[in-house]
Amino acid sequence: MSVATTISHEIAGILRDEILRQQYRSGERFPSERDLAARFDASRGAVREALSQLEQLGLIRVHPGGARVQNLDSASIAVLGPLMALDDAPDPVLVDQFLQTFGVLTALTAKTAVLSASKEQIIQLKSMIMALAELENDFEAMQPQWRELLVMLSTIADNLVIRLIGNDLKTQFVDQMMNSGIQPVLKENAMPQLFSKLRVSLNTRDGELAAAAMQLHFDELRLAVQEAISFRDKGLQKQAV
Amino acid sequence: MSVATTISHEIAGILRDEILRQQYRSGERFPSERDLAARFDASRGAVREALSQLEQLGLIRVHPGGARVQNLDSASIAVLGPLMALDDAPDPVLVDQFLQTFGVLTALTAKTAVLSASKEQIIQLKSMIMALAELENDFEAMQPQWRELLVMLSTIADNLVIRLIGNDLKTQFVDQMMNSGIQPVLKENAMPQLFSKLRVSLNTRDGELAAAAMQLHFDELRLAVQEAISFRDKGLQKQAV
DNA sequence: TGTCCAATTTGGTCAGACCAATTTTTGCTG
DNA sequence: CAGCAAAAATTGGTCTGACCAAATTGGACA
Repeated sequence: MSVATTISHEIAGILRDEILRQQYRSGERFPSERDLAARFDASRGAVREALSQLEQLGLIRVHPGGARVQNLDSASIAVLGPLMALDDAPDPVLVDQFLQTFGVLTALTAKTAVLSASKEQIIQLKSMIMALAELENDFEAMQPQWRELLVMLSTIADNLVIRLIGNDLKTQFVDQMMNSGIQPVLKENAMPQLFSKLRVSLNTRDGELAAAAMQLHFDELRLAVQEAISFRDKGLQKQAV
Repeated sequence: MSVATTISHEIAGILRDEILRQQYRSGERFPSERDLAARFDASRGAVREALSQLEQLGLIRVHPGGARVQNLDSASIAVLGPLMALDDAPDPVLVDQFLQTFGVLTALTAKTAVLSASKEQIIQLKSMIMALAELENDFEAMQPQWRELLVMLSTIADNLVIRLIGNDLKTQFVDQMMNSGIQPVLKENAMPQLFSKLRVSLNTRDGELAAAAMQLHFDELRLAVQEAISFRDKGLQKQAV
């Protein structure tokens, strides 16, 4: 799955997936470094570097005497991507949870941004929204500028915590979604309504309105994505038959 | 700062803090493994393991030819803790951003939990809230049960994404706060009101109400914490004089 | 001055070794 | 046979020194 360039990354990827597939019980002893080195026909150094990565992911805990597998939900966010990528079809539940989470964080970002933007930034945001609105309903075409808008909001909101979370979630998730070929279809007037509300919120400095609009948008996106996934799954079933 | 047990962790901690203190410019070449080995009087293997950790944190990017320092806000959440711990007094802005973020995530958790809890779980939640309410305003005493309630909500909501984020944030942050001796003082009727609203939301299965109540609570907590921090800082200034 | 090639540097990996801490086995004793 | 203490084996942590391939650097040449 992972296009690791180095042996240690490759080993880490394999072991990581094995753990995520629950092939080891939580608390169970993990194979020794020497055993792993033999198994992968690699040096112990390479294995150690791999284990170091797994430890950072919170998947194992390594200490003198042996390493032990940790419970999945005490792991780091960074496992989300690999977790999604385990099967070729992303888990709809996980996708939904992601969008929900990303939604509230983006809503908060929008709120903060609207409340703290400078006059120049307000103007800039407005023009970005205007440009987006002109693209009408060409969902594909507006993606780059849409992202740009989100980045701009994030920059203005200047919330490091959310930004760091966003990094992990995005790198772990968005690319995954893009590659899975899922194409959600939003309601026709969804984007225009969002833009309209955002514009109003900018004019009136209404953070709550911005947050609510963004929240609503993500909720609609969630529905659309779920629909797209089930649609895709049906297609796959047909192919299988 | 970090009580690392192994040399590689120690090295990683030192280098991590140096990077977080902006002692290297973003994009700048990082010292070579051999140089670092010489500097820390350690083997290259130990240094490599340390660099592997820094790479996982998203602080550096290492590839044949040399490692380079990355921009801070393309790092992983896992740097938040170390970032907070750089100075003895936690950065108020960061604390506030954390609470804000944690607030919306907790609100979402509460909402989801209220909507998806089984009848038995509803009863259980109610009794937990009841027990909490009986503690009146003894903020200290209710901490353990309060956490328990949050865990319960998280369990019911069963959102892996939020749970993983929560792990990182909590381990990175909460302990930090606890150790810093900051004691926020909430408004007298804050907790009772929260409990009351939560109870109503459970009775009526009103997810939005639960979310709003939780949100409000965290907003009040934010204010209280900021006040506590500025109060503490004044105290420190006095001590300095 | 600009470009291309060689020397150097750097990361990636390996092998073998030693230590200290932990775990497991062994064997003794009550 | 159960309990326990000592011995043996295992395991992680670290070091040294070496080789390769890729990237960087510096200098020679046009």
